[in-house]
Amino acid sequence: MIYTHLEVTEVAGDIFDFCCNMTEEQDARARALIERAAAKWPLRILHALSDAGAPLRFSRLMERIEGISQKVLTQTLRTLESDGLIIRTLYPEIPPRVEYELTPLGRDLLMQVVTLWRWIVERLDEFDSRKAVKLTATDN
Amino acid sequence: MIYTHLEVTEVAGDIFDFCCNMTEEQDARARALIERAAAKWPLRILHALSDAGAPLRFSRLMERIEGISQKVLTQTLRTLESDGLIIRTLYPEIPPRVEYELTPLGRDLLMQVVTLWRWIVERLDEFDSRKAVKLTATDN
DNA sequence: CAGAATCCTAATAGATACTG
DNA sequence: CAGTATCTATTAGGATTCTG
Repeated sequence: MIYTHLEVTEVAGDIFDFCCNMTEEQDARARALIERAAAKWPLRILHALSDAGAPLRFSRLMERIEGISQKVLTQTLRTLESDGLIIRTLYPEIPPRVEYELTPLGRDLLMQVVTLWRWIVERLDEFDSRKAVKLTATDN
Repeated sequence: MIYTHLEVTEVAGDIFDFCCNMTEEQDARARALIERAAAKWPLRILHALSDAGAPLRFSRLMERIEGISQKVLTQTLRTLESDGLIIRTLYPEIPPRVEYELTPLGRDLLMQVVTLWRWIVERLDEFDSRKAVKLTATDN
């Protein structure tokens, strides 16, 4: 739909040649996955799980992820589980214990995202300099 | 805050060694940037601009990005501009003409995201297989 | 043409109370 | 402990109208 040149040539297909090798559906599903995983809370949860280096209980996650509500944490964990990025293990004890951990896929995905993350951090001043220019120009 | 081991060692600092070399603020700003750029509409807009291979007018963007409203397109373009990812050029003609194009930084960032995108597409079946397993297990 | 302004609805987040 | 249920508040988003 947004690809008006399905019979793409070199003219505009520079960094997006890969689009030609995927269906619209694959494209949309991958984008949806990025959208969900690269959002605020999912990113922090995946990060916290990787950071811990071990399975974490629900309450430990709540402590580590400052500002998240119990409801949103639950929701986000369910989504991450459904996307195959984390595993939820229930130990039917009393009181119950639930542990969350990254799946290999989740860990791999996070590594990819971290690469991007690092790339951005290394260029934060470039993003900033533009804002500074904009501000001074606006203030005139 | 979520890094309980600022004096990290090898134990948990595997893929996140880079965290030790950045401040909390850098970390948060980079995450916010990912969050904004990797969302639904920004991703599609950046993609459309790259795909076109040339500056696009407001109305051309509206056409190419199916489903977006004029208000949200305006908003998102403003955010992308403010983040230094696109440039807005107003030609004071009648009727007015406005063109949007990627900045070098925007193009570079998109390339990084596309790398991630492609990585996910190549593994879509892994994400899917987990869902399939989950569904069958739930149906019992 | 490229939006700004307005109004309105729908989706999300937060707070609180309750439960196996 | 790890949620669910419920209600409210905030926000994001869509539709429409208007303008330089």
